This record gives sequence, structure tokens and C-alpha cells, in this order.
Amino acid sequence: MIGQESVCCPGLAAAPLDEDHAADLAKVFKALGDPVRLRLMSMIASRGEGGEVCVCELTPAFDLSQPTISHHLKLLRQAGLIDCERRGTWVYYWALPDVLEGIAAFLTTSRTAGVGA
Amino acid sequence: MIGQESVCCPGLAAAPLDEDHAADLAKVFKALGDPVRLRLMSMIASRGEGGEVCVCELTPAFDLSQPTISHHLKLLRQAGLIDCERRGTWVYYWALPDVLEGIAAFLTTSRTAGVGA
DNA sequence: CTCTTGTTTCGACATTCCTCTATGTTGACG
DNA sequence: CGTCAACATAGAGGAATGTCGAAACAAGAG
Repeated sequence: MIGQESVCCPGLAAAPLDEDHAADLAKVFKALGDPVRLRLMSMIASRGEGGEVCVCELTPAFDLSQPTISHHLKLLRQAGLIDCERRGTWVYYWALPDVLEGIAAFLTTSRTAGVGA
Repeated sequence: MIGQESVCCPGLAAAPLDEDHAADLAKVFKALGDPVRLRLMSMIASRGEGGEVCVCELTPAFDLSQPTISHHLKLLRQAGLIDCERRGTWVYYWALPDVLEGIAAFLTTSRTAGVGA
């Protein structure tokens, strides 16, 4: 799992990243660095706050095998971007906005803080 | 190079990404999905608006060979995140904030637009 | 011109990643 | 209990990536 404080705190341009933070951040960016995972993330996040998506809705949207989609979902989950729950036969995924917001703050902080005036 | 309009427009959670946008965005995330490149990007962006960094300052910060650093800088440049200029013996790099800001907007738009509330 | 220094490019190799098929697990339904 | 459907895991093959040393290139000094 990805530590939350390491995602939100320093700011890209606030100061040079140390190796630990860089490695931590890179995992999230790497998780988003694949077109399939980006589309999966978008499809899940499009459901909004309490929204969920069934895997049976995600899989047919791609020209990929079901295990491949399952694999990408696992990587997104390991990055802390989504979570899932089994309900009966089906498994539902939803977005965890914290890490995503942390990344966005990390990027925007880069151009506003630290450098200042 | 990465098209600017495809980075800034849709919003991650505004609607499911189509393949073209996803492929375009994924290149940028992939460029940031390496600890070395993330640290390089941070070191360069830390210089602020008109700031520059010489390669000779970047290389000794890593336990990597100079060609490896040059390779990573090339990838960041191909992603549209930085640019460089040779001045005399040395080459100076600076950050191009547009793509970075576009990514940040793309991520934040995800949790504010479309969903409402 | 030659030598030295800084940087990029070129091949090569080890590792990681994406995808597949095959198999396992979980729960619903007779 | 047996079977079927949805999803996850395991293992393998091929492509992409990170790294290096060697070589090429650029620019200044002597």
C-alpha cells in the first residue's frame, strides 16, 4: 500500500524529492501509466462519490481477456486508487479519491509553494 | 510529443476516457512513473519559473551512469515535461509547466465536475 | 590541430511488464 | 452434493524498459 503522507506532503517543485518519496510516488504514477488502467480508473471514478462498478461491466469494454482486466484492477487496488467488495456472485469496485487528490495536490503545489516570490 | 488539448480537456471522472485520450495521458504518467525521472523532474522544477539546471548538477545526485541520466532526461523531454538548451560546454534543462498543470487539472476535474454535489 | 571535458547516441543484457491459457475459488441454484 | 457462472490466481511467452560500457559528438583550451 502507498503511504498517504508521502503522497500529499512535499510538492514536486517545493524541493527535490528524496528517494523514498520518489519511489512511493512513482508507484502511483506507474499504476496510471497504462492506457487500460487509465480507462478502468476513469470508468470507475465516473460513478462519483458512492458509485460502484461491477467487473462484469468493465471487462466487455476492452478487447482483452478477463484475467488481464482482473490483473490491472489488482494493480490499481495495490496502488490505493480503488477498492472492491464481493456481493453475491459479482464484485464491485469503487474509487478511493484520497491518493488521486494527493497526487493532484502534489503536482499543483509544485508551481505555487516553495518557489513563492 | 503530447497533444496539449488531450491532456487538459476531459477530466478523469467526468466521463470514461476513450482509447486515444487514455493512450496520450498514459505516456505522461508513464514518464513520471519512475523514481529517477520523478526526482529529476523535481530537481528541475524546483528551480521555479525561469530556472535552469545543468546536467552536471543532476548526474552526481544519483548512483547511475551519466548515459542513464541522459536517457531519462530524454524521456522527460519527449513527454513534453522539460526542454533543454546547450550553452557552451554545458546543457541546461528547465521545466515546461503546461503538461504538468494539465495533468493536475485532469485529476482534480475528476472529483468536481460531472458529479456535481 | 590536438587534447580534455561534458553530453548524447549506440548496442547489449537483465529485469520488468503486458498478455495469454489453464486452473482455482467463491457463491448461487437445483 | 453437483453444476454453473463470475472472478481471481498461477505460470509462461514476448515486448518494453532500465542500466551499463564503448563510442561519437560538441565546444573550449593550449
